[in-house]
Amino acid sequence: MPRRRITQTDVAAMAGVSQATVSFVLNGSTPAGVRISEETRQRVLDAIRITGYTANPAAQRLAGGLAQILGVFTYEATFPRASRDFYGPFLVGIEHAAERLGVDLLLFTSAPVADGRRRLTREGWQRLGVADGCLLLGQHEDRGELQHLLDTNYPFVFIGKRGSDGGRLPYVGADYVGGTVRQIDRLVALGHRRIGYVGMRGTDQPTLDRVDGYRSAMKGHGLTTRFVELDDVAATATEIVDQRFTAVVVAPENHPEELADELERRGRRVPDDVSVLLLGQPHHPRRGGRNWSGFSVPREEMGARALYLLSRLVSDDSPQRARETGRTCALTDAELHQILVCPDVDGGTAAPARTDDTPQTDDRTDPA
Amino acid sequence: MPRRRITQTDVAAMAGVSQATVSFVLNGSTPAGVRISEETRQRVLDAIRITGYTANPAAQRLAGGLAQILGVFTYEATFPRASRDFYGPFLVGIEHAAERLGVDLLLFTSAPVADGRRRLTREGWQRLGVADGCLLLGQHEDRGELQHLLDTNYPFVFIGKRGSDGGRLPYVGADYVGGTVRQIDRLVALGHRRIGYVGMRGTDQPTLDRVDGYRSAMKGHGLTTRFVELDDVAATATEIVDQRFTAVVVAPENHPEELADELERRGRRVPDDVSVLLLGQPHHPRRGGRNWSGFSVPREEMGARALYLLSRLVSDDSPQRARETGRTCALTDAELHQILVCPDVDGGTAAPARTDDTPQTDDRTDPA
DNA sequence: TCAATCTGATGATGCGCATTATTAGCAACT
DNA sequence: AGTTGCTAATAATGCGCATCATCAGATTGA
Repeated sequence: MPRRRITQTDVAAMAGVSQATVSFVLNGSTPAGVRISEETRQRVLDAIRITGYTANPAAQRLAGGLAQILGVFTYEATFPRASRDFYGPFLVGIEHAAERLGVDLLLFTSAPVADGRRRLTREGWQRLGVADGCLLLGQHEDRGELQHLLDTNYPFVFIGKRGSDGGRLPYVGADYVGGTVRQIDRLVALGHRRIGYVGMRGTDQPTLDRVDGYRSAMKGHGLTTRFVELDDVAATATEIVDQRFTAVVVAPENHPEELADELERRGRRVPDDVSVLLLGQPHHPRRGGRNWSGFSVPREEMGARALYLLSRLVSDDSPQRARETGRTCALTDAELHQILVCPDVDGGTAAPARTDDTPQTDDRTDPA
Repeated sequence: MPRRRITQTDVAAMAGVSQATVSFVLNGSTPAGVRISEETRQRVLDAIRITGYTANPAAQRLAGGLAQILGVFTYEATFPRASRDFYGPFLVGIEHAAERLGVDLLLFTSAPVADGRRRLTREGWQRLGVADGCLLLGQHEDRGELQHLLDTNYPFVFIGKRGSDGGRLPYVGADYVGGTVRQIDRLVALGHRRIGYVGMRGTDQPTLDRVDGYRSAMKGHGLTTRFVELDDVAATATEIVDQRFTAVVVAPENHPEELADELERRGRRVPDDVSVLLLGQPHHPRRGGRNWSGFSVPREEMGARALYLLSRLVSDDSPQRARETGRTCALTDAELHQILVCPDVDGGTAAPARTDDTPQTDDRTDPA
């Protein structure tokens, strides 16, 4: 094995050609009237095989090419552990996809963290350049940053639905609306009528979508929507008891585990007296915790799909592709904006409504 | 915000100096008789602040500088999930350290995976170059690869103790020996005498160290070492019962959960009849699994410490440092080879030995 | 006054690659 | 013979940065 890196020049020397020729062979050539004979091509390929040459990503990138490196930027600080549990599965999916694509992953851990959120500042932005494109993960706020992303034409994909910017932002999201709708349907099918929603605070897309789904599903069944929104888990439990809910749907960030404990402490067994469906995975899985019913967010798949999409964006944006196809972006809207199904989870926290307290006069809204 | 990347040349123009001057200011200057006046320095720094300039890592790297990127190479394929659960915590620690150091992390997911192991081939090796240094994680075999690492003088740190190569390999490991010794001590203090060891197969360092610890601790207490090494968990359980062990220590890869189940199926309660201590964390944590006693491997801390060490190695190897200090490596042996304590875990699988079957004539070895 | 020394910089070069512009060689036609 | 047209390549350039060698001007010494 050689001490020094093997460069295209080394390969060229061995094959008896120029460095440029090696580069052309590697990139499938034909940029501008350049032709390489099949014989020369083979000689170069042989030399590459013998020397074990691999391109220096830094040089490739500097020269305006692709380095086969994709970036991952997480808006949320990955610490403390809470976010870690939540973001971990995305990373798993991303890694898996990266393996299959044969690319390396660059984690932008250097970006400054302020108030527990990582900022994509001008400075941080400059560092993205090493990667061919970048995945954006987590909630974020700054509109200016977004605009900059779009302006610079740097390839990127969001993980999580982005409603804003009229479809200009590529993303891979989860169908929180549909998932929530199905949970209500299931509860109704089990005979529930007084179904409450716990935790509607928050302006993030998942929360909005869950509320959306709850509202439209309840309306579809002609039922009254009832929200419980209290700071305290104990107070929430009391409210649930007082309102005589037979079932509630809960977003995972609202401490479902503690909520169920509080309910049982008040003599309401889960699910015998109250069904509790979880709209997503628990954020703080706990040892010996409940086996929740509800739906799950396909986080691994989201991560993987996002990376595949990014990879396609990158190749489409590359000069070579642009030259060959003549168009900048060959991706359809459906490819750029993917919404993945959130599969139902059958745990042990859903049960048929107890017949003795099912129908209530005030449960049906006026059909008009 | 500017469309194009801001370069040192831009900054130089704004400050009314040359690009080289900017570079010198950024790197603390004084490479070879170069002097920058304080006034000029300030002007450059102002320009940097105003423009929000950040170095292009690719260019830095290509020019032989540091890119503030550290690599992570995992020998084991991160999939399937089993290894994921095991390696996750290391990554958490590494990420944490990266945040604090202000560096980005490059995950070498592109390296080819053969037989479930990732190979650091000549080609893969070339790609390491983008990073200033690299962390090596997991079991590996190829001596040639190791030699190459040492030859090229590329900064790297192993996670996990490396006995070979006479102290030339920097690593951050865990004190499996000491941890195991303490477990035996604890069991002896609880009155146990017939203490078995489950799972001594394997030539990896942790296994060797555990066996080492078990052997020396048992000898220290004048007790007979007894190994159980069977393919089948059920057979192992039978053997434990037959041998009338009052306690066993188990390496986590030996399915302790299933083993305990099998023991109870044979009427031996854990820990009342048999204490089971785990020499590390369970590899496949299971919902509602046992709360194990034993010791834990400080994986997060190992990851973090390893990255800090790597960071120091990198700065020490940089041309600038070499120039300033005159020596290539300023790190002591203790810094290059760290062994971290594995703290005891008090779970629910250890109990005092039942007095009715404690002393056995054949349990004490001949003191001579 | 002219060389010697010191201060404070700048110009030039190369890292390894992609890409554009250019050219050498040869056959075909006028 | 001279021009055109084509193939198969090469030379040259620049990406953004670190670094080495060089240099202009000011100060000092004799």
